[in-house]
Amino acid sequence: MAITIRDVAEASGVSTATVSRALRGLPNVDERTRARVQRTAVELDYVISPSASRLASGRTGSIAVVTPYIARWFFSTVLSGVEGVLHTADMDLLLTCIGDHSNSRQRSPVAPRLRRRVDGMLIIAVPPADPQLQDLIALDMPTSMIGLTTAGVPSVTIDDVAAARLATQHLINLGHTRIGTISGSPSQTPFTAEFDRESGFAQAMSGANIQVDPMLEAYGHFSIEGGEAAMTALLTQAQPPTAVFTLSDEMAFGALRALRAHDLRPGKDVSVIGVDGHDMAEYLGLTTVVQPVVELGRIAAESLLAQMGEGAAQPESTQVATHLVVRESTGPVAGHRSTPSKDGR
Amino acid sequence: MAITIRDVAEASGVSTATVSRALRGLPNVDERTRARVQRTAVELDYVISPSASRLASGRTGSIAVVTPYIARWFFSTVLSGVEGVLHTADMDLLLTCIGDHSNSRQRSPVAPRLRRRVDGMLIIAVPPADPQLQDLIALDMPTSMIGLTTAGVPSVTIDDVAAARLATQHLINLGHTRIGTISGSPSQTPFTAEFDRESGFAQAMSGANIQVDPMLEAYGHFSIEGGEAAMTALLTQAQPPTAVFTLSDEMAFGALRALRAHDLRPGKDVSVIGVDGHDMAEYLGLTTVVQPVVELGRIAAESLLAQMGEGAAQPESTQVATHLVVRESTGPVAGHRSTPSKDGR
DNA sequence: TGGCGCCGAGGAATCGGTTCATGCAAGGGC
DNA sequence: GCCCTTGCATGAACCGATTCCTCGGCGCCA
Repeated sequence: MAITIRDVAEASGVSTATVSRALRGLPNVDERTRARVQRTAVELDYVISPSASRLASGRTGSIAVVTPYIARWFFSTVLSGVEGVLHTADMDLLLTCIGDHSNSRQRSPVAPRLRRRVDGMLIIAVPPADPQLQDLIALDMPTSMIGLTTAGVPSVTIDDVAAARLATQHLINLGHTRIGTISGSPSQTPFTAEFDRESGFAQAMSGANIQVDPMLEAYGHFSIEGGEAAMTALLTQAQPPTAVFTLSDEMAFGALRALRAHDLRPGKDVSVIGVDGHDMAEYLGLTTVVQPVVELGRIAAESLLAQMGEGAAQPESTQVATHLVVRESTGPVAGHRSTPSKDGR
Repeated sequence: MAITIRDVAEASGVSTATVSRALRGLPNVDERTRARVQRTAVELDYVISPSASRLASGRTGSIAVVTPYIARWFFSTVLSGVEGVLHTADMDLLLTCIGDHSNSRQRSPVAPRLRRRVDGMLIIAVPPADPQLQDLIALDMPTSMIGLTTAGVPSVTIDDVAAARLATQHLINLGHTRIGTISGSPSQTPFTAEFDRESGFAQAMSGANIQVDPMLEAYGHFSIEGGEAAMTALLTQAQPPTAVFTLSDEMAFGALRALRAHDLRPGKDVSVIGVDGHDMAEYLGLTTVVQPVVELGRIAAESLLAQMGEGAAQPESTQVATHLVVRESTGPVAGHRSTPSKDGR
């Protein structure tokens, strides 16, 4: 039915071996022969059969992307960066959602599905404690991780500690001392970023000799509604914070909403700062520490391809720089004369 | 190196043919034999080679998802619905971004990449005029489209005309007569939805005997910034609108921002209504006509699988219901006594 | 001039399943 | 008691590439 390599071989009067080499640009083919083969291939509208090629060569030409969420901003944005690189490299991108805790029971585990099916994996910000993660790593194939670090596996991340420090320091520079936090969750399996951002906050606070008030810790589960609830909780404290460091922009959005509901002005009555650089942050006037998310995906994909290439380049982990973007949601504490600080842009 | 079907066959004392049938649940295998084979397969940790299986059977067990954007809300949300179904059906999901106009030149065309590589396609809201669309359809494989209709190809959409009518009627019921629109773009290749939503608007207006003022048409290119600019343009009219129908929620977000910048209160001074049911709409208090986006993806994926199944069920197009969600961004026109209307929920 | 190496090309084994035609044995109808 | 069906299982021919090994011929160097 479909045109095979044999048809091309016959039509151009060479062997299938030569056709194979000619079309893939391998050496040991006379350039005139190559041209002739290429021409007949086009004439016959020949398309190589990936299945056959994969079986024979042992390479699948595809990469799995494993992610806990697809529709969330961070994940889909990373994914678009990844896709760009893989598309250019002519690699197939197999998308698999590992499922979060709410539905992972019903979902079949992903690791077995990936065996013998892909040449490499990109893992996006799976919580380190996720039991499936070990199974994935046990597959022992070229892997690169994004927003997640594991010993022995190359990864691309931001310096979450530094990012949190940067955010916190910004609040401190504005004169705030009663600084609250909205973190993910005390119980659920956290992302790597969660640990690190918390410790960055602690570092900045102790660096400025400010006592952390445990009453000002709230949990927003990395969702908008969670952030809103957390901020509401903080506001009903006896001594509410004058500023809040939110571990993600999405939670910060919720926090801003809670402020509005309490008729408080962001950046005037209460400052809110996030981390991520979510698309909507600009729109909502949220001060945040921006991480280059598309870039994260791009770099990880490129590193993975390099890792799979000939030289078998030593897998390396990369940390990408973040930067503070100041908008209206943060401002000096009441009565504070803003000192010229170097954190603005 | 890896365990093959032959190893399993020997270990369980049957032929490879039997192993193949036993493991795939085909008939003509004694249940005791099947059990034994399954057991040895597990013991040997046997994993079928997809490449070999595909080559021999001619089926790839994978579906391509073709989309113009990955990181945009609508597209990633549809994608998550699709992924759920394909995961359950044990199908590989090949993600390919067709690229929008800004980068499609540099991108290699997707149609050739898909030949002989997938069993079916899901196409998400590619503009009907996109030249690549014809090439995809020409591949002539089982296909299902989302948010896009083409003669002869089954699709899953909302009734965009009705949705727009619903939105517009809501504004009319509130007493508005000077109603503006923020549409996509007059020149660029539009999405199917764009046509239909425009005509739904026109229908509702003429149904209420309201003249459409061409001065109140603005274009927001389906982006937040575009929506903001468009609303700003509308507000600087000699006679600005009292309500604006925005063809997408994202443009509506921009519109709301423009209102804030002009110190106008959404729902009081100017009403804004969108279409989509974007995650952030609730958060921003945007009245909108909600479409079940995850569901769209799910249904399309299921329809595609059905189409590929044995019975070769006649491909059918589906229209999914939408519903109006009223929030703060719309309100009665100044001086209008709200009549009890049936559009609220 | 003989030998060596390189280039271009072909033959054929191989990758690891699927599936069709075939075969054998047991059970059922007459 | 015989024939035919039915159920279970096998052998072997594919599927369509890749790649290793072999080989002829030519140029170059000694």
